[in-house]
Amino acid sequence: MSSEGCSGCQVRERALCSTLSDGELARLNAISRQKHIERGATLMWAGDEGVVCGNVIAGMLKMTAFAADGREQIVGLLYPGDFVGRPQAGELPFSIAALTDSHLCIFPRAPFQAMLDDHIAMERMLLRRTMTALDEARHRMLLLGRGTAEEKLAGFLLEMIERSGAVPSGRAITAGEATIDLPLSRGQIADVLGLTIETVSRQMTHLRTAGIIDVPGGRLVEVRDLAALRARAMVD
Amino acid sequence: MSSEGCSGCQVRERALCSTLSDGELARLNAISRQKHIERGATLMWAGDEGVVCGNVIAGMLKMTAFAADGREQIVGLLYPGDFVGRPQAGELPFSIAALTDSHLCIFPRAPFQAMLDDHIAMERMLLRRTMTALDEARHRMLLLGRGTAEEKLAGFLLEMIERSGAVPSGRAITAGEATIDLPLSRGQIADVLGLTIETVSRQMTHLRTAGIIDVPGGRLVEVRDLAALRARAMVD
DNA sequence: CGGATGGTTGATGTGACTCAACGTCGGTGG
DNA sequence: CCACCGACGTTGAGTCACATCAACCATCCG
Repeated sequence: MSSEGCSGCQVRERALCSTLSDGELARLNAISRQKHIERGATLMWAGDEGVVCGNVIAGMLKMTAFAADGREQIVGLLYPGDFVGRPQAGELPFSIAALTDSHLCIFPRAPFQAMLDDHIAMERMLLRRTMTALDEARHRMLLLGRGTAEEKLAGFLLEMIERSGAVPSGRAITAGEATIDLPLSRGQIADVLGLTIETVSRQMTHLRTAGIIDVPGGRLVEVRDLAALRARAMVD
Repeated sequence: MSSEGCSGCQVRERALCSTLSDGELARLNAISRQKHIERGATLMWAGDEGVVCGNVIAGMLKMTAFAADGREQIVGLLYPGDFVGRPQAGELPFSIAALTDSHLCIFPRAPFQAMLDDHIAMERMLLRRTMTALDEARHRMLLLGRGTAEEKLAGFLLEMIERSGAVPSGRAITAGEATIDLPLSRGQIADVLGLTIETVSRQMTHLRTAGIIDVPGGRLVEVRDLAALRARAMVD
């Protein structure tokens, strides 16, 4: 696996490692390990000591917070190129599980931490990304705290569209060009949005009967009127 | 103001600057400016170019996200020692306003950014703090998305108690030792918790009639049963 | 075929919102 | 000094959006 080296890595240009030269990359490669994780499997449990961190190479994962009684809230989604875990010591605040079969490049925390210390550019990139993630989390707080069910779902679908790359951000489309295959079940969407399965389902049919989307199969969603979808999302 | 130097600064030990030696501090001091901001006044508006950043020395501030129709959500609270702003370029995602008369030590972004580059320890502290803030934001997503009104208010009061230092975190108290003076109006509490003014008020009297808190005056809250308050908050 | 999983839909319940009235406090001006 | 005002908080009645409970359907797979 890791004997293949990093040069052919799918996220070579996007992940934190993009700040490293080929030579430096060799050092990181020496401590890295490829990890495959099946859809539905959990990579880390909240409360565990987080002994590894790494990069998402392929697939999609969720970060989940739990209440004592089992209620759960998905607090973040991870895409290829994203960094996972905390370089510093301490127990993990959230569980991380795979939504689709995923592929990661992981490092033991201590040597990676040392690596970060020696490579300021990489640390700086991590800082910048963490700040971006913080802004996104706060933006989602507005949606969770003040949004209606329709706004939540519309906003979620828009995020999925942009992340899937089906529609260049900001572009307008006319007919149903954009089709996305959601990697989340209705229940998981509900956990992202702070809703119930039934409400997500109802809002989905609501958007469908309004002609804004089409739902050819369970997790397939075809956007027929992007502008209308944007109008129903929360803007700020 | 800044001629007094940093040695007597109230947050000398807590703010980012604690990573700097007295000598290095002089350089920072040279570009810093003290700023007083009155309760209710806005320091930065969402959408503005964020040309400064700084440290909170005294007082308390809020970060607010707005929807197009005026709905608002407070996405973060700032306490003495906290860092404000983005060192990098870009427009501000959220507005920042003072909840109490506040005192800040601000720097133009560019020279501060340069300072950060030269002082890895400071940048590292900023990274660590940003990660902590991200964890807190995500934790609050659980509360916003899945919490009941009572859980939200109980959690908020507990945060206020801990931040006010009235009760050492984790300690148990018996009688009404802890009294806090909330710097937020009911409406602002509602904006933190994603509720309405009326619901906050009702939950407040609900906790009062249950004997858990006492509300001697508008913003004064006396905790009479901390354990019961914790039991009504969301735990994970 | 039968069971499991995931999704939709309907009937009903309820927690929080909305609308509205009223109380309290602190300031301001006659 | 009191009348008035505005900001803030409380409380009540009614409503509504979303949750809950429950039935049903489609797909997949052993």
